[in-house]
Amino acid sequence: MKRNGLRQLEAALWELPVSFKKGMKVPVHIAGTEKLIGGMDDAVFDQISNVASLPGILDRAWCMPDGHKGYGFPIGGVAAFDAEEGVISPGGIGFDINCGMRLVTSSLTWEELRPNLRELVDTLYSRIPAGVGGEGALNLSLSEFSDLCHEGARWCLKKGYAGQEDLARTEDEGCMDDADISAVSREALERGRTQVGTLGSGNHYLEIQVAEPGNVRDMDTAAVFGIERPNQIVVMFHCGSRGFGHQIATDYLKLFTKISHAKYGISVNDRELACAPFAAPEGQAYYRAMCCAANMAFANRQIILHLLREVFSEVLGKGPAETGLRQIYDVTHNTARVETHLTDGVEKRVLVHRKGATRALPPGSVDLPPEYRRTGQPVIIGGSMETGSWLLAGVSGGARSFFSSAHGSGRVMGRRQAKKQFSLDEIEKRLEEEEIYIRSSSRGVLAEEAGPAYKDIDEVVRASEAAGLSAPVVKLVPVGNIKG
DNA sequence: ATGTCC
Repeated sequence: MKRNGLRQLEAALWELPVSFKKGMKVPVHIAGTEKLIGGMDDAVFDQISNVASLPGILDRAWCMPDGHKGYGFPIGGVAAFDAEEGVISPGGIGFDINCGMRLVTSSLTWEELRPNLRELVDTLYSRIPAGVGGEGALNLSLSEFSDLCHEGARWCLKKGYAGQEDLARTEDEGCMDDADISAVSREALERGRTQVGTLGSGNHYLEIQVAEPGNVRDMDTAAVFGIERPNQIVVMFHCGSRGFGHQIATDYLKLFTKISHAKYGISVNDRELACAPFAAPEGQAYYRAMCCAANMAFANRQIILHLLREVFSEVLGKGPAETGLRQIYDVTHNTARVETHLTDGVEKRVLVHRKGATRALPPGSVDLPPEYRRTGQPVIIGGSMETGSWLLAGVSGGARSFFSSAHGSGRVMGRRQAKKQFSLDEIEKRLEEEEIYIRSSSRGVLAEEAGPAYKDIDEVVRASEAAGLSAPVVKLVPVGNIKG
């Protein structure tokens, strides 16, 4: 599949019209600079046009500027479906349900933290389980885990692992209300209950970052978000629902492939786009199970924040008030949510799939905590361990993409190629020169996650801004990182 | 992403 027919609408906005491929119900919009679009794999255009052919899709299928090839949907895909006529697809959400980002500010500066950096990273690494198959300190019974799946971050508040402000500054306040454990397999529950408070593997990490004064693009918004001192330390982390969400996605992909297509007369261009009508019992069951995984992931990140606060206090010998580890925001980038949007001039209840895409609410949104209603939602874009990450804010122009923005840099090469191409010695030498201290359970992960394996994050941010999806606030550069 | 293959 080639990209013939792709046309440029604006400096950073491109369209695949419905004539691009037979069966497309709506056009595709892709945000990206010429450079990013040029570097996109042809598979991205193929995949997102398949998405635009799914039953009940509304308005446009979107691909964010960090888009790359994924399972069925591209990573960076956004699609809204009519809640009555449309479908829900596990491939449009991702195997790692509610994979997301949390950003935490502190009252420390790099100068103050620097002497303790190594000890801090070593202690975080020993306290926060990371890596494939990692199990957490909380060994929950099935009944406790069931409560956690229904209550999300509220469970953590009840157990003393969260503060009220943490919940207020989490998407959906850390709980999707439609969770129903009866839709989750025994196997998924058994995998999930030991994994609360664990980071995972691959590109999941926890990173200590610095907000250098030269990297602040919007001082007023940064200050509202709690970043106001030169070289202030912040902590960003990225993880999801571990084997729990993965098992739920696997269970329902199998079910949808086996039953739903024949039963509901659905045909898809790619078997990886297995789906069910959202309103049908099978679609509702997956959605309710998905909400359980979303809640597990919110709780997972909340427990990690709790561990982070403990370690900072212990290593630095300071109380919580002195370390000042306050959550800026927590946002999911692998989910489906029921939202109200204007499509064709009519307000409609729609199911928005965001896979590798961040919700980005505009200023004034009532779904934001009051302190952020003037600025818009904090949008957290995680970069590679070498190149830095960005904090942006939602803007009113984001209405065109169902208020969605990019989520990361996006890979430019597969893990296998990265391992083949990059020398571990060179990466380690470079990290030392750049003064980035990393602890990882696997040396191979270092090559897979090396900076050059990813797109230029500054270019992704430029595209997000130029396409009117979100506005840059501050770039954050890494000094310490733990990963699986 | 993932008890990295049922």
